[in-house]
Amino acid sequence: MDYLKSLNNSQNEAVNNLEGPMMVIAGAGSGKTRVLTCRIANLIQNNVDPFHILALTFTNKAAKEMKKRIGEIIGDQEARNIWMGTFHSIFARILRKECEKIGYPKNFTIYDTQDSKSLIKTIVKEFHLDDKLYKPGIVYNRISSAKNNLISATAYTKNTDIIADDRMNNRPKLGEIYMEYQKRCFKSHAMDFDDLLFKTNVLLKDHADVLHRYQHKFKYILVDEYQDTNYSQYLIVKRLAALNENLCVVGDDAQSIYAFRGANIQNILNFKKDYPDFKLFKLEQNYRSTKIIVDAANSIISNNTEQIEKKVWTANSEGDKIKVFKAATDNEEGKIVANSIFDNQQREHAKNLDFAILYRTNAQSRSFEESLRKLNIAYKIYGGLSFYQRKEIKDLLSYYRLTANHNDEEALKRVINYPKRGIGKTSLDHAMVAASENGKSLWHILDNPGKYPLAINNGAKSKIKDFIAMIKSFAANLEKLNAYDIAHQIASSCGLLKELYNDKSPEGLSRYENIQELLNGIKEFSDNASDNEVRFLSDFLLDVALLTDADNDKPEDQDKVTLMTIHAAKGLEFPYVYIVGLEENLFPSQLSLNTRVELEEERRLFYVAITRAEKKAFISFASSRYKWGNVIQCEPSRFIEEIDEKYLELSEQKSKAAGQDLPFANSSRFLDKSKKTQTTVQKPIISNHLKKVSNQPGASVNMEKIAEGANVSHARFGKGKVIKLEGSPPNVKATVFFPNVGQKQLLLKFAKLDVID
DNA sequence: TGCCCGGGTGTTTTT
DNA sequence: CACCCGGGCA
Repeated sequence: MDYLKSLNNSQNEAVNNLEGPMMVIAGAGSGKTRVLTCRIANLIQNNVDPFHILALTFTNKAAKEMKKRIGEIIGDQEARNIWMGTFHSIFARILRKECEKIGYPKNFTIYDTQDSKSLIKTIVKEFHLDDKLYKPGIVYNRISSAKNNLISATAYTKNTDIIADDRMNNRPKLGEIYMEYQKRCFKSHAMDFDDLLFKTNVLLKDHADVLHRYQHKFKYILVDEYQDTNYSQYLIVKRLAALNENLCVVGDDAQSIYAFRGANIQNILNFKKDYPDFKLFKLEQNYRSTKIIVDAANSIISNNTEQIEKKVWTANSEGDKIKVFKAATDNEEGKIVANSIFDNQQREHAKNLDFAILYRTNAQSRSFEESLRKLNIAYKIYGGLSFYQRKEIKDLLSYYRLTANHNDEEALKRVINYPKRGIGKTSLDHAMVAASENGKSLWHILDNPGKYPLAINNGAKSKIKDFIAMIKSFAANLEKLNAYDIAHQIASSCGLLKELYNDKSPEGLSRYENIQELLNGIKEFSDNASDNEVRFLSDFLLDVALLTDADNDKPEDQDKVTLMTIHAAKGLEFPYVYIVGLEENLFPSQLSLNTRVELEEERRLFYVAITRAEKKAFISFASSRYKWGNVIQCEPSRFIEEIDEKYLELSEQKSKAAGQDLPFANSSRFLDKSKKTQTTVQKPIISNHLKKVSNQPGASVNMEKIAEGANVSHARFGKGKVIKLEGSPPNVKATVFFPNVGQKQLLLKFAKLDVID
């Protein structure tokens, strides 16, 4: 078998170990994916039916990629039958089949984070709790981590440790919110991301017959990125593998970067407790990067205390030193990086796609976008607001969701009055109250006006009736038409398409195009059905809830510089990698500085970043950057100092604006370490304070000068003329005519009006 | 009921 | 700076 010949010894051993529990510790760039794909191919060559293989990956993209590669070895037909995907997508599929056993209807909806947070917000409001204390994000994370540790709402409210913890944080009602949240999700026939795993656990725990079925089905289980699995995922795998114990987990403890969302590095460290006779394989030869990059990465990670012993090495050439750029400002950082990319393209005939700019937070992308655009270098940003989170897309998807599952409350609330059909907040509030009083879903209340009379006017009543009838008429076709046909029908008859079509602004146009793109996607989904299979809308909804932007690569995006967070870059590689924003409080993040454990995760993140590079790695930081409209001073990240100096090339970019800066070596390296913990937020606080003062109501000198007939200017409306003044100070209201925007009424104490002579 | 203004608030990372 | 939310007004 040819594909086995290209493997090195340790890879070969792992690939040929077909049975029993095994763990592969795979250093960065050591050919992990290759081992996984070859091992699966090898299983199939050894007469294992692809139907009996379950391969769990971290992203959909990884699954797709791996399937493709396996297909190249053993043929697409065989590869197609492997159960391969993310934990979420695989178990959503299984739940779709089996969920009636745990009381859920088959058409359940998957709530994304937005839906969940919106529901939490309503609950907090209904409970009359302080929404500053119970912010949706905080509550969501708390519930999420409970679920990832398989703590149910009931268990949560009974757990004395948790109760004490929540009390201490002044949030004693979290348990009640969690209870209500679960109740509401269930009433809406919805599961959130964490439920998909939680409920799978429930299913496998309480239904021995189901467990046995899947234990027999999945005779061979592989888990990629095992270091990033959480307890809930760990237990699913353990349960499924219990019968045959043909379990292969692959991971790298040095690349564990998702502890913040419940990933448990102990899963790797504890593997030998569950499977004492497991076989351990270590892949330590790096094929990806130059010696310098590998050695520099090793010197970084050696600062961590908790790690599995391994020596990553490479036979590749030495390569260039890692260039470190210092920039005066974040904008200058953008310019330096873009120039350097341009430079390397010229010098080494590299393409756009050979380059990646990696940052800690999505917000950092802007300066790089601007600079790349100025140099005419094509780029693509991953992350940020994903396609599926755009308002217009969520709106249309909500129509689909509501059609498939009438009880989906978040979807219902989103679209019942969009486009406008005269069903306002008041009517909906009445219905919501009735829903919670009667323990019914919102839809049920609206659908049975006879049973649950609402104190709303007749106009609204008949509008609601029309809306209900419309959704029902859509639903009648759910299993008659394929996904595309019904999707198209709904899009045109719900009024959304028309609404967007009539909006001729540039944003409106792009929204319309996005809808078209979504429909194209559904068309493709429908057309991809195999022979004698029809793909319905509900099938699409299952898929779409778990898709992310990275799964959406378009051909025209092929030759572009990649901009993404380091998290998103996990598993990818590029010839040239720029790691930017290496500053204290940014990377490592300010929020990670409290504990060693969190700081070590940041360090692993840096390790992941640098090991993405094949040929050259670059590091940059700025001495000052904008944060919330204020300039703050920054210090170079401690991570730069942790790299052995012999791997670095310090490069100071001359810039007219930054002439007076201290010599680089003095300002960043050999810094007095005691100073490092100081934060430098003095300036922004002062400037913020000053800004506030100058905006004090009534403090404006201009106020006295403003008289009827005066020419004034406004930041947004431009120049205008005061037509009328009324009221007495400080509540003087001015009617101003702006030639550009028309007549406006402004309260002088708020509006920033300047008198122009 | 809906729009518009201005104030308040916030940035980790994501399936 | 940029978004979201609430209040006030049409």
